[in-house]
Amino acid sequence: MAMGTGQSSRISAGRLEIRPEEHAALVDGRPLSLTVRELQLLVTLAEHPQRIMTREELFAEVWASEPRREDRSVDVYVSRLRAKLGEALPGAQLIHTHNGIGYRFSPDG
Amino acid sequence: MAMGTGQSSRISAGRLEIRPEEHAALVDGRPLSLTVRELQLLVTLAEHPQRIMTREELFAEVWASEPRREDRSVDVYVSRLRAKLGEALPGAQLIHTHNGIGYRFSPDG
DNA sequence: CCCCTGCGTTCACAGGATTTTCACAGCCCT
DNA sequence: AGGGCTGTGAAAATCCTGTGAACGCAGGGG
Repeated sequence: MAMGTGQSSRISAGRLEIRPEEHAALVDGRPLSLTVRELQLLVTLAEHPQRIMTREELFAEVWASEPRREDRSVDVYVSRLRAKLGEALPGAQLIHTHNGIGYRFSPDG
Repeated sequence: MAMGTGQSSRISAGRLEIRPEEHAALVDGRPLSLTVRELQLLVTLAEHPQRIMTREELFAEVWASEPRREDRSVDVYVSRLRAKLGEALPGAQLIHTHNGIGYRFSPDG
């Protein structure tokens, strides 16, 4: 995989499909209306399924800089993302919290 | 990869794999949801397979200090760890008690 | 044989730490 | 000016940690 920024062309996770190059995330073929940040965060998480990613890693990928010591941005965007994903996929638990560390994307439960 | 003090990069024990650097312990590739303490304890035990480790040794590694005379923390966390491991690997007996001494991690039975 | 003791295991809980969510002000773009 | 996006602070909710206490088990002594 010789991608510059690490963008896979497509990522599937059950009924969810992500197309980074098209700036789109679809559920059953219907696009979610995610903001740029939300999508970037989802892409970053989904590019590393089952991997626990720290806030620093996520911030580095999505914001392309280092977070302040007490930055809650990642948490806030995870929350917004969950809200929109939960609306389109009720009951699904795609993003898991790992206390004291960060977050993890898991295609299944 | 600048490696820390005594952290092996990966430890395998049958279906269990531990990746200290990623703050993760996996069973069949799926991460267990361990707390920081639980993971530290598991790492410490698993770094010395087949070796009986005293409470003092474990406490020193995980808590980075000395236990009070009647500290039950190690026992409690071993118990919690066993519960979570037993859930993911029913029937497995990874952590053995050595009466009057401490605990031992054994990859096989 | 029964009781007592020592040890390990687990439960319950309070305090602290962390995460989640809400509300809002500034920005950018149209 | 209007509408949505962003990031920040702070309250609310949740989880983690360590502790004391109860419970079970095994061995020794009466």
